[in-house]
Amino acid sequence: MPGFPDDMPFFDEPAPPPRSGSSDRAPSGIAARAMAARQASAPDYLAGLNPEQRLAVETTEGPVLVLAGAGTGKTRVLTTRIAHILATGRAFPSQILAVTFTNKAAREMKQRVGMLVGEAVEGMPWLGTFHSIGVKMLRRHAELAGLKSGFTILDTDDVVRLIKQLIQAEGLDDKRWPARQFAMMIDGWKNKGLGPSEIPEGDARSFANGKGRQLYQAYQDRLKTLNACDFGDLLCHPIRIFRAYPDVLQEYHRRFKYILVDEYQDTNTAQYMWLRLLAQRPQGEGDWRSSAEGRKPDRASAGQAAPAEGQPPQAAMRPVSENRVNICCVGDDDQSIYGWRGAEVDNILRFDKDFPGATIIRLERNYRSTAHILGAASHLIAHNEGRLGKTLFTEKIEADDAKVHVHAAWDSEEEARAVGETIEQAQREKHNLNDMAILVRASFQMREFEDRFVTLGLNYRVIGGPRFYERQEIRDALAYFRVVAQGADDLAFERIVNVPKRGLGEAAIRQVHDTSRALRIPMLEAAEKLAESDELKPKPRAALREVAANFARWQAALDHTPHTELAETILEESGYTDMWKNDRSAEAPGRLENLKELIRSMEEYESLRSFLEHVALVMDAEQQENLDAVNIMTLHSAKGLEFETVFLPGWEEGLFPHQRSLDEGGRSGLEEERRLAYVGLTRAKKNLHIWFVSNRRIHGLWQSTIPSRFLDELPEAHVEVDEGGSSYGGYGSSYGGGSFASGRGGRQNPYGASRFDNLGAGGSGTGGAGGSTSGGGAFSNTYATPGWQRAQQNRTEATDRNWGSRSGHAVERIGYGETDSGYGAGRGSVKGRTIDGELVAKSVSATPSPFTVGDRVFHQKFGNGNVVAIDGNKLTIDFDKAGQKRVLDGFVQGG
DNA sequence: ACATGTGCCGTTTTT
DNA sequence: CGGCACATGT
Repeated sequence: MPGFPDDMPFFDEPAPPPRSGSSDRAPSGIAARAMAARQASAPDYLAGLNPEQRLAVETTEGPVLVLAGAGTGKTRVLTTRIAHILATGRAFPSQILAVTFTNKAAREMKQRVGMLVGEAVEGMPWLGTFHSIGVKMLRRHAELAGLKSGFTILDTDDVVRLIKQLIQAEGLDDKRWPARQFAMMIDGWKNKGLGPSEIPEGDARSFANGKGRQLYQAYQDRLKTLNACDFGDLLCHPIRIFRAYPDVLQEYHRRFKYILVDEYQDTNTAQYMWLRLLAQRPQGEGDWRSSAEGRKPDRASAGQAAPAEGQPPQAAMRPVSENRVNICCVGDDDQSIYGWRGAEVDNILRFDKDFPGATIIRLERNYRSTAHILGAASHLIAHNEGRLGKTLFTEKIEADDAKVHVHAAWDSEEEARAVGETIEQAQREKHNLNDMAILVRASFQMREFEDRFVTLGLNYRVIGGPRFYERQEIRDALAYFRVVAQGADDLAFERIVNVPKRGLGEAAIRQVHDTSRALRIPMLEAAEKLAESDELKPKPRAALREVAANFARWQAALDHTPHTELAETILEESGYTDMWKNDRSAEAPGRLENLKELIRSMEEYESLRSFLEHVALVMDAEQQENLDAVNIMTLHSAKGLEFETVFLPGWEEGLFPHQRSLDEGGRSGLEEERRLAYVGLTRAKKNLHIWFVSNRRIHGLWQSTIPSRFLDELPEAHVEVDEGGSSYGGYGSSYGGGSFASGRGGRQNPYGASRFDNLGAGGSGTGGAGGSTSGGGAFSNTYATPGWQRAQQNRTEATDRNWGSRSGHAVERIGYGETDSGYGAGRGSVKGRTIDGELVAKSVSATPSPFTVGDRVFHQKFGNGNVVAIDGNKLTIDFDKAGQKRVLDGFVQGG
């Protein structure tokens, strides 16, 4: 391997020269000096760190796991640690490998290290995301993976289109075997680092009549001929190269003296393997792998919150031993929320086994939230098993800190209304909207808030919406650029060959395709050839000739034309901009604007190629921060953020925890949901408002819902249940008086105790509704009792029916088996219609609804009305006050 | 080529 | 129910 171009450090601190030759570590003299210096007078970057943080920064040698709870200064530790390594001359910037998951995190880290150390970080070439570092490596050794260095990185859309072609080429039915699904399977395999020959037989057989493996192989072959790779390959190729070419791996071993990993709990198996390979020291395996067992995290399986007992005084600096790997992973097992996309919490749970003798440091001192919020979060997360155990605490406890508020609302509309009011109230008290966030479980929940805020005229911003690069016009433009940069990029070529319309229909494109396959040349070349031959009709032939000529010209200009200029030329000459200029639709001007923005953003890059790389890897678009607006986002995208006031709506069984997580993930699925709840709670600095509603529209039908079990897992001492209800108008009051206070209409939780069961959902304000029996009075510790346990079990079953998974058939909600608690109070009780898969699907048509057209009925949400139509168990009812709605018969009672 | 029709699906998302 | 992807018809 040629030497690395950026090998020469350009770090001009008073650092010692690099250790010559073999040693990978700093001479112990430096460490000693650093220690001495620390005792005398610590460098100012260490000032202000608490003892645990400082330990995490100064334990530079050997494997270290920093368990950093939410808001405990994780990023600070990471950046200070880098600064410390640099400042004490342990390594040059180019000798530190620092990996993050997101570009945002990488950017922030770069910036903060820069602030600590000065400009010298410019020279940290190996600080970046797993993927960006992966590409960097792969570009260097592309030929070892059968690629050329200029390879294209395909995005998900390209991948799906490609797979679809392959499925069709196999003569398979692409409806029966959806490309998207296979793309997901491949992604899953790559997350585990599995190549076509390594996937489990079962997986291989389960797709495409047992052709899964073959298809996967065909896909990889196709990528190779396209000189392209997908995201998974950015790690899988390097892994394979490291294994097959030890000399290459060794280069990296020599290079990286320190490895740092952010958000370790989110690593997947491939990332883990990649790290392991880089962290392994072949000659020194013996030392760190078999050394006497280090301290083990004995507080694992903390069923009960572990008290914040003082940390065992860990040695500030371990003796430097020859072959220990200086890898430092930072993460929080309690915030692992990406299991569904391949993250293995187990990686972090196993750390001390993978790296025996690892130092484990817990950061539990929280600087973000009030004691009430932390108390609630800690208590909730303590319900998880299999955690390393960690309890956040804070030292600043104010007497007037607010407890965590739990509110009930009648339905999601009222929920949005009430949250809106709380926000407006806060705004009147001079709080910034920027400091408030609504964190939802699923994005469909956002709409209701948006609608409400639009009518209120309240500014809001949605974080994590559709992205810039995903827009049609951007992707089209990029496709042009890709073909220019890499003529073999057939996917890009196909995308734009007839955009704008050039009269190249299906037939013509097929022809190009076939030629390309037959001659084994890229489609662009095939097009060129076809344009010369007379196999095509004159019209498409001329069109192809022009396209080919255009690309030839642009490609020729690539090296001697400024890339922004070239980009503009391409879009002009291809007729792409004209296409939108002539478009009369409402979006057209915006699209043109986006294209301008695209060109503008290219200026920051050296070349078209480096720009394309950036686009492939970086998806975030800048948000306008200057506007004061309420933030709306999913819980997932809230990780890592903090807000003064946080609203957590939708805490209902089925939505949160999400039914699908429960169905597919079982116990671990539930635990991940709980961690998600924990993430949500710990985003709040001062005020936290949790909401649940009694009625939510699911797939177009109103369903009654049950408070989330997570509510019951909050500690009474830190929670205040809002009994006031909000001002809710509508029909609520008209019937609030009675019916369901006694548990009618499905409001009652038939399997027992939840202290929220009778909390007046919106109606409590009006006296009887929801039962003033309820609220605070019913607030008791129900968890941990046998009854509660039982309830949990029943609850799962019942909510299954509530949210019904599609595989089972229709969304159902027909009584609760034996425990029929008064749904069908009036006529035709639905009792006993215990449903079960197949049977119900039939029963929908076979079993007529207990109601008939014209019946007078009562519904919890809409009040009284007349049945006007019946479709199986779905009733269309003309309500007196609410108009016409469709509801399930289980929700109404005969009037 | 564009328009309307049909069927399916419905959590979370980065790179 | 509503949005999207695909399919068929003019």
